[in-house]
Amino acid sequence: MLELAILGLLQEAPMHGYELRKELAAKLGAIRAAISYGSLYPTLRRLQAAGWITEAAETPATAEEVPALTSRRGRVVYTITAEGKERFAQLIAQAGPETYDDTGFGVHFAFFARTDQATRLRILEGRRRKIEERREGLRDVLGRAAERLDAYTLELQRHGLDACEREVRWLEELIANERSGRAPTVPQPGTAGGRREDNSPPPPGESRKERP
Amino acid sequence: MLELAILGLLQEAPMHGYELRKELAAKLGAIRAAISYGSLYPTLRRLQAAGWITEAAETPATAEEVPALTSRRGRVVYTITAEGKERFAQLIAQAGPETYDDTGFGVHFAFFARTDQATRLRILEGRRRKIEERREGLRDVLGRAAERLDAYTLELQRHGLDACEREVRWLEELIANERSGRAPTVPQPGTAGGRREDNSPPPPGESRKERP
DNA sequence: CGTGCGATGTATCGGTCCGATACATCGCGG
DNA sequence: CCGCGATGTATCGGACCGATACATCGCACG
Repeated sequence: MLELAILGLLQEAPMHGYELRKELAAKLGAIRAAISYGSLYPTLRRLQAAGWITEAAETPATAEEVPALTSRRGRVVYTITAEGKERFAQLIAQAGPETYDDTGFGVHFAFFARTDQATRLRILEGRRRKIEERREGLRDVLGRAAERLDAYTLELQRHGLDACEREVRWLEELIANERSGRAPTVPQPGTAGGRREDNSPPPPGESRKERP
Repeated sequence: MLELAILGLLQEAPMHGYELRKELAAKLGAIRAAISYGSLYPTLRRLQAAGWITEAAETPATAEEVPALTSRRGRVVYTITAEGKERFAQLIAQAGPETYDDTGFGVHFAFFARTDQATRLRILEGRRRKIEERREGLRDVLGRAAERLDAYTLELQRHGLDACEREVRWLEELIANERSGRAPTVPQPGTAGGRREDNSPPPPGESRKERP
C-alpha cells in the first residue's frame, strides 16, 4: 500500500521524505493518519533497490529561478523512474482482496485520476460488495445476537451499520456517475466552455493511453 | 489492543481460540475485521506467560451427559485469572493516545459496560477531540489546498469530512447521555481492586449460553 | 460405501507498518 | 546568545496481518 502511494505521489513531482509524508497526509487525510517514518524510509530504500525510484542528494550548484522557500540542506530527493511508472500502473490495475479494505480502497481511490475507467468501476464495485457484506454481518448480529450483547456494544454496531449504509449509498452514486462517464465532483460553476483542468480524469473518452 | 479485547472477552466466559475469534468478530464487527490467528495465538501465549490467563486442555473424562454437538478434541480453553482481571481494569482505565484512534476507541467502547462512568466520559471526550482535529485538517485541505488536488481526492476528503461530522454528533449525543446519568442501559461494575461482590447483582439482560 | 468438502481447531512464518527515539540544522523571538 | 519549534533523516522493537500447514469431524453426493 505504502509502495503504491509513494509511487503515485512521486509521479506528480520529485520529493524528499519529509515532503512525501506531508503530501501523503494531505492526500490520504480522510482515511489514515500520517505515515510513520519507521515505514517510510525503509520502503523508500526498498523501492530504490528495486529500481522504481532513484535517490539524488540535493545540489544547490546552479541557482535555479526558484528561490526555494525551504532551505536546501542535506536533503535526499527521490524521483520515480520509468520502471517505477510501469510498476505503479501494474499495481493500480491489479486488484487483490487488499484493494477493498479501508486503507487499500482509500489509497486506490486517491489515485483514481491516474486510473482508467474500467478499473475504477471494478474497484468501486468490489468495495461496495465488501461493505455490503460487512453490513449484512452487522445486521445479523443486531438481529440474532442482540440479547447476548450489552447496550454499548449494540450502539457501536448500530453506528457501524449506519456508516456502512451511508458508504454503500456513496459508492452507488460514484458508480452511477462513473457509468454515465462523468467525473465525481460537485458541479463547477461555468461548466460551459471553461478551460479544462488537466488533473481531472478525462471524460468518457477512451482515447487516453499515454506511454511515458 | 488485542490484549485488552481478549481479557475483556474472557471475563464473560472461558473460551478456546477459535471461539474467541468469533466472539471478537461479533463484538468488534463494526470497527475491524476478524482478528488473525497470527496475532491471536502468540498473544494468548504472552498473556499466559504473564499470568493473566490460564490454559486448560479440555478433559472429556466424565463426558457422559454431554452429547457434544461439537466434538471434544484437543481444544485449549483459556480462563482469565484474578491478576488478569486486575490487568484488564488497569488497561481500561488508563487512556493513552492509542485509546482514541479508530481501533483503540472501538475496543474501549465495546467494553464500556465494564467501565466506570468517569472513564467513559473521559474516553468519549478524548475521542471527540481527536475527531474534531481530523475534521479541521480535512476542512483545511478542502479549503486551502483544493486546487492542488484532483476531483477524486477531493471527493474522498468530502466523504471523510462528512463521516467526521457525523461521528462528532454521535459522540455529543453519547456524552450528553452519559452526563445525564442515563447510559444506553444498565452498566455493570467491572473495576477491580479486590473483591467486587459488594456492589451489584449480575447484569440483568445477560443470558449465559451453556456450551458443551 | 467412500470420498471429498466445509466447518472446526491449533499453530507458525515472513512481512508490513507503527511508535518511540535519536540526532542534526535552520530561522526566529526573547 | 540561547532556546524552541519546524524541518529533515534514520533505526529499533513490537504489534498485527495474510498465507500456509495440518488434523478431525459431520454430511452430502455419487
